[in-house]
Amino acid sequence: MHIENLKVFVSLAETQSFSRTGKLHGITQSAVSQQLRALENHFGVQIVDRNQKIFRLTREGECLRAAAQDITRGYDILINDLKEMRHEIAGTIRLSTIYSIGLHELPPIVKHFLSKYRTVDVRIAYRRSNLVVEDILRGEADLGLIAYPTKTRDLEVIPFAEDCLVVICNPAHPLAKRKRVKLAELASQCFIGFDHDIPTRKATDRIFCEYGVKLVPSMEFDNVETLKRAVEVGAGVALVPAETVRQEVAQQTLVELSLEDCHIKRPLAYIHRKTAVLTPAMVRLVDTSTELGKASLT
Amino acid sequence: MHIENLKVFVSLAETQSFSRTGKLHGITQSAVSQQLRALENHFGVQIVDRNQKIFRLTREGECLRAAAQDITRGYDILINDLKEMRHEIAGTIRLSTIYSIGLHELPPIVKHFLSKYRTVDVRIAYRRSNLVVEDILRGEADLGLIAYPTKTRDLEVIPFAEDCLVVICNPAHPLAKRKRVKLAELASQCFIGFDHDIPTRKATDRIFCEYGVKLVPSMEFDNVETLKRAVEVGAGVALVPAETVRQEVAQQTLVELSLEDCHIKRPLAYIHRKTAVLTPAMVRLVDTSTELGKASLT
DNA sequence: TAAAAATACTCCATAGGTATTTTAT
DNA sequence: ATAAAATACCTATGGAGTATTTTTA
Repeated sequence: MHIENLKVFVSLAETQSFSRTGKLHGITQSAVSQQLRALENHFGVQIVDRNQKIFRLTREGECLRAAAQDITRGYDILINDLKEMRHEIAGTIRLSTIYSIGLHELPPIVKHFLSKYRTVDVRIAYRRSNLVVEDILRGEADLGLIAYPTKTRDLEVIPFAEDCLVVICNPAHPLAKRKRVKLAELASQCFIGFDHDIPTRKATDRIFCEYGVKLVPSMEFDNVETLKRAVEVGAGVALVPAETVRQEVAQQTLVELSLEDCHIKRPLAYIHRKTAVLTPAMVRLVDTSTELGKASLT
Repeated sequence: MHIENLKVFVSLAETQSFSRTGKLHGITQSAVSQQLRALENHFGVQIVDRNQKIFRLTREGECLRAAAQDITRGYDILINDLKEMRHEIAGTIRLSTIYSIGLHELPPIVKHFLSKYRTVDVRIAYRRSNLVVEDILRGEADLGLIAYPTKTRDLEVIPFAEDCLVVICNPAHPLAKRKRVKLAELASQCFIGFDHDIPTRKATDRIFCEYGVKLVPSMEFDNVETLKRAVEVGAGVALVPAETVRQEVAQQTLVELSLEDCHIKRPLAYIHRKTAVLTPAMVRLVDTSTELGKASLT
């Protein structure tokens, strides 16, 4: 019995799709089908219930899945332990991140990380928050980076930094002369925000509600880059993570104001599948991020 | 990675011998050597320390061994669980037993067991107690049957019955008229016993010592069958498990007397390696034995 | 009817055997 | 000198791909 076969079977049980499983393991759908058949007559039991229209494991299949999960997990841990023993921090890390972290917090982290561990290949995909989570759950990325993480049954969350939300406006804007502004004052401004399904939007909405401020964006964007452009051309004011406008503020294309009456924190975190075993390289990347994150907080 | 490879490696680490390992797994020494080499360059680490004259695992090898043991154990359990689910009580049981149990207690148990589970192949080896233990430790037998079992680090003990030691003599012997006899009375008789290294001998010596009876056998045998023959030809009296002389007593070729002042019990037990996973068939055999053992005690 | 899974068939990689050499006791 | 392990070499098996058919939604 090949341990790889068990891994493939675990994926199959998870994805419930032969072709998806094949892709995940770099083999064809045919191979997956043949492997399942091989498993079935190796153990002499029906594993997948083919009477039902839907994909469904038999009782034996479920038993096999549980054992296979333990075995493959043990094997992954073994491989990583041996890598660790060889002091080998190497391999590929598939990282999926939301735009804002990926474009602002992440670059210095990755730069520092790669200067230390030159043998690691970091591949970064930039996507919306929900897609990051999906990448992780589907096993298409090893680590995800999102804001306002929520723990779920099979998602592990590792917070690593926080940034502040600040108000930004065009240098020509009436508020631009000020340094601080009260939350309520924003109500009288033309406000630009994130789309409803962006976690930062949900978080700010909650804050507005708490402070009794009625604030509905007149424009909505799904990422901070386009949102900033809108503010730059004078379309209104916005509430964004300070880190994301550092450059523009320095170049004076945007003006940053802090909130007088409340400090809105935006927690950032790595996420990964609970069942996943992090390679030594991944552990180091997370460690590096946490260290840099703490340093920036001081 | 083949799970079989890991099993072979675990054996190799245990036996520290390529050829022995090969035999245990039905492959050649060459194959074992090739497998080890394959493991080494698959994981990219040295596993066996070849600098030393003696066989010795490296640190990485030890790590691998531990993980491999977990994995193969999980796999064995899985296989048995699936067998259990198929209600399949089958396979081969390699049983190693001491002469007395094998020739007396065991036959009715095996008969009953086989009538219930016709698909099981029970292979019985009859040997001296220490060799039974060796068979088990070496993995050359699945279950062992011995008297006066002692727990050790890697030996699991499952008591399943007890029998009484009784005095036997030739029908023409002076004691033959009696029904009971005191332990001390034996001192004046010509006593026939087991070899020093037979557990039953050790146990009886201890009892004699406790009762302050000085009793040194004038003849010694390493198994009960030959010992009985000696008693039959009138060479003296002996202390043997009741079960082993049932037939001779019924045929009146031997006379059985019980001890008046003490009841010497002889505990019988199955033994198996702690690390071994018992197949459903083995579990049933042990269960059958325990049930019959209890029934005979009443 | 379109997508997913199963099957047929072929090829190639590799695991293991035999025979032999090397090593260690 | 002998036994154990490593190596060389060869063969057979089985795993995976391509192409195709069958199934299901």
